[in-house]
Amino acid sequence: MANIKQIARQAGVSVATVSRVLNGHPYVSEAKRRAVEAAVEALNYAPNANAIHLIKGKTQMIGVLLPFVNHAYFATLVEGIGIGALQHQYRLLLCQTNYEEAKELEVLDMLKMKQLDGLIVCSKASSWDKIQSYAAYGPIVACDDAGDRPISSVYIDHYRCFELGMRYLIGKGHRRIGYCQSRPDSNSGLQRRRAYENLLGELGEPLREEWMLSDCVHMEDGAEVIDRLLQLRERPTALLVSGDTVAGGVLAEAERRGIRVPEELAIVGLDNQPIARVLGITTIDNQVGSMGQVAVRLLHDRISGRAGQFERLELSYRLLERQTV
Amino acid sequence: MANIKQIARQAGVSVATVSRVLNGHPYVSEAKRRAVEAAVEALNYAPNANAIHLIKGKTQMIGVLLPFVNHAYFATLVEGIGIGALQHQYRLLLCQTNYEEAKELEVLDMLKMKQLDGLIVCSKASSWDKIQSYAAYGPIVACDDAGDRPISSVYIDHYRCFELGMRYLIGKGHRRIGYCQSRPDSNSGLQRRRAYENLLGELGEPLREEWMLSDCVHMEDGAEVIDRLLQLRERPTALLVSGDTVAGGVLAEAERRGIRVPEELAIVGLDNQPIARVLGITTIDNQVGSMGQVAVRLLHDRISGRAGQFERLELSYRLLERQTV
DNA sequence: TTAATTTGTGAAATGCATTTCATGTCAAGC
DNA sequence: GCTTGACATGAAATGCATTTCACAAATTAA
Repeated sequence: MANIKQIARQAGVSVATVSRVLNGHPYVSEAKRRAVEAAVEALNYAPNANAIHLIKGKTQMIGVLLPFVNHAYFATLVEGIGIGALQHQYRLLLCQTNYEEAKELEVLDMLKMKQLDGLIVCSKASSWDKIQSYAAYGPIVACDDAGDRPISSVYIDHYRCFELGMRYLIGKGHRRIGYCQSRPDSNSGLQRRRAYENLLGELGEPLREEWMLSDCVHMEDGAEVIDRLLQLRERPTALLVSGDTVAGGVLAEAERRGIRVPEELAIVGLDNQPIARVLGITTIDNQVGSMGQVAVRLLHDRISGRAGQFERLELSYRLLERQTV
Repeated sequence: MANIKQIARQAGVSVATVSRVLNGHPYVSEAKRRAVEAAVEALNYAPNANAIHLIKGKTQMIGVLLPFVNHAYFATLVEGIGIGALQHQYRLLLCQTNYEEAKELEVLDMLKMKQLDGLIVCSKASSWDKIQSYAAYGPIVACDDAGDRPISSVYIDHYRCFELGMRYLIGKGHRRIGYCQSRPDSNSGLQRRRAYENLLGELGEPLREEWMLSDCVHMEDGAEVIDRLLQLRERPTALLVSGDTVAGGVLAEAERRGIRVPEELAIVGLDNQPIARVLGITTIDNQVGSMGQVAVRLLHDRISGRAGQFERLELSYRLLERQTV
């Protein structure tokens, strides 16, 4: 409730001296320092964060733009961002957009309004051009390849990840392969489709739209995948599933319906989530957690003006053989 | 980059008039309104959020204090809080404390420093007394029974939830029952233990410390539970597992080890998470999501001064019979 | 037509801490 | 003894938008 002026009066010094004591600046006599500390104690003073933010032009807050947090991939990403934020002394403003552009815009505006020192875009619906136009107001880092833009990015090569999974399945003798993922029109969705198409082309297998499943986000969606497959005349012998949670749903439902895994249906998951380990799902580890941590580092480099070029960091990945192939 | 003063000059009006236009106040002539709008457009103006926060003494931000977000229970809670925040126009500042008191304190200090309009405590390590001492600086709502304190709360009666699960198992003929949960010394942990002890007392069964498992947080911990049980001479025939994710780990590992569920080991989970539906785990639904939403409502009531007494809302719960008992 | 409102506008105060600038003291260096 | 630099301290400017207050002009009511 008290402000710095009252502390100054109580301690018998100027506000400048109080500020010096508060911020540990040199050139304050021991006597005055103690007087200020006593006044702070006596009046139960705490500085007003908003005043500090205003004058400093910094808030030590970074925005985290993502569709939802109740999802293994994003929760892991946020965990990583949290670790990075801790290291670099930032607070996280969580913005769940549900892929609505209007909400994404609101967050971008917070950057313009100087409420955020920077922004991490985990996944988005808006166009890159739109987002890029806000890069002038503050640094933006994307957890996805932002290409040749004034935006740093840490990302996973979705094409190669999918390629790796496909080649592994092909190596195991599969030719009738399907896949499922969340949004077919996202950057990752398009890349995966491209990888899928190219690999099938190599195999000389036809492209079957009905084996390319979309909107698989949660575990239940994985269960539904089995439903969908069971309605087909021809079924794939293997499935590449983006997200181990979904893969877990596929696996559980397959077993419930008496489809043996991997004999009748092989499954390769993605993201190496805990559920994959427990259920023995073969998956591709792509370091989602450290992606978040790195994102904060890149952002911090820009915020503190220490960065030169916009960086583009690609993360490595590897396939973990388990029991579903 | 521009500020309100420059807009005023450009539009040929006073800053007061600019402010009126910006905030949609009445009593501004159409001509000046248009002039201001044109200037805003021309200079690409956006108000400085920090200046607004300073003068208004409000930030439209609420803190969410929780140990980690990469966890089904908390992620669901945050989802609910997100919905509530949207309804009442708040932003969420996410504070992952990992149950470290120092970090919890930092968040509480943000309330004192007026960076937050209010705080939702999802789960904590600090004492209620400590937290309560910050209630003077801004409203606090707990997602746990805060008892007779100046803190509103929405909570689940952990005692009765556990009692319900136990009675269900007992009704199915089980007498040798164990349980697992995360933190034994938390409020929920103590209540559960009390319920467990009382019910065993009713049954006339001895209390076996080795059947009361702690630190079960993630899916892998559930798998480890089976390990731990297999090392015992005497094993329970049923397990009450706090958190369906953990229950899923228990179930998966049990099946992997050839322990038939429910014949050899019955499982009742908690929280009704998606995994419970997919894996057919009998569980107790306790509306975690709406708890978050309600928490924001209670907080908003206090922030806007519309609240009288501190509320204590208890949520209902119900057992969902599935295939693990 | 006069009194009472309603409408329109700007100057100035306000919220609060940081930082620059100016000034002053004291001791070390030449 | 005088110049320098280190140490100490406060007044005032700064960052930016909101809101109150005072006043003028235009209506409406009486």
